[in-house]
Amino acid sequence: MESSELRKAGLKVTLPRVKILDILEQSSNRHHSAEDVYKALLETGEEIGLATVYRVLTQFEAAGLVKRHHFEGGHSVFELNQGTHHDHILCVKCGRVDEFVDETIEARQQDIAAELGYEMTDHCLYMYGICADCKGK
Amino acid sequence: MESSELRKAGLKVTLPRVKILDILEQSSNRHHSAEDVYKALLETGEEIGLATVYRVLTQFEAAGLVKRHHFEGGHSVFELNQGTHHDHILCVKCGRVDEFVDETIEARQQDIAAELGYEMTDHCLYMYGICADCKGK
DNA sequence: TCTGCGGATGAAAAAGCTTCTCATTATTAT
DNA sequence: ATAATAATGAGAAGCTTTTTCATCCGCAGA
Ligand SMILES: [Mn+2]
Ligand SMILES: [Mn+2]
Ligand SMILES: [Zn+2]
Ligand SMILES: [Zn+2]
Repeated sequence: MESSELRKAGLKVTLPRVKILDILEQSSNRHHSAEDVYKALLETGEEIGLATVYRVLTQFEAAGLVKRHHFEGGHSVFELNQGTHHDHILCVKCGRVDEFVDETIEARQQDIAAELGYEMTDHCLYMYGICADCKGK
Repeated sequence: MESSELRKAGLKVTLPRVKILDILEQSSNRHHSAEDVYKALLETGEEIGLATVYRVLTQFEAAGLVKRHHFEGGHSVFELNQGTHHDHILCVKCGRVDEFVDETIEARQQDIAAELGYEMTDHCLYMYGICADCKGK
């Protein structure tokens, strides 16, 4: 139930927040731009402004409910935060996104940061390529 | 000499192109936003429009003279392409940027892409943290 | 050195994404 | 139910980047 998640995050239970969380949880795609969410709301008949979508997604990010990514192309994409870190590989032809975690890479990153004198707070690895489906054509 | 590099890249030798390449080669910073380059041009007394800066940097990228990166914060940064791939670690406090290459990570990336059925075309790893200097305060 | 063509430039407008403003409305604690 | 407070919608504005278009320049050929 979305309302308890919102309350737990210290957010008032409002219609826009419930509907947006609903879309993030129900949609078959895990990665959404603000525009994607806005259009999905329109399709369900909700008249929620784009500014509100941006505000709510930013609040969800601050509350730890979603993660924001900067895929190439300028705009942000959001996905439900399910607690575990992962990285992304994107098809440059069709836009498909796959997720992965690799402990070898994660460990090396920690070492490199330490070697360079950094205390690492975050990291993201984006790989771009042509997916199996798109290779055939 | 900049003009021969431009000719080699198939670009006409124009004042904006020479000056911009000059800034990229002479500056102590390796990573520049378009705005950075524009301001540096103004400081040397050159009246070159921002649109031209964007155009030239995009052409340099297409010609393989520079690499474009998308650090967090929305805008692109450019650096001279010295042929060898490297990744980046950025200080979230002071903006410092360090570069590194790690063969273990590079190799794992190839494996992961292959496992997921992708033919990898590009990749970028951004690490964020607090640098040695900024940790002290 | 002169000429002419195609490409390059500058200035301003426009585009695309995101944030802000402010009047109105909804939520929550009492 | 009421009051205090926060959230919303619509539109304006902000920022980075691209496009438009009239003018200008580099450069190959004469
Ligand atoms: Mn993901
Ligand atoms: Mn670099
Ligand atoms: Zn594909
Ligand atoms: Zn620092």
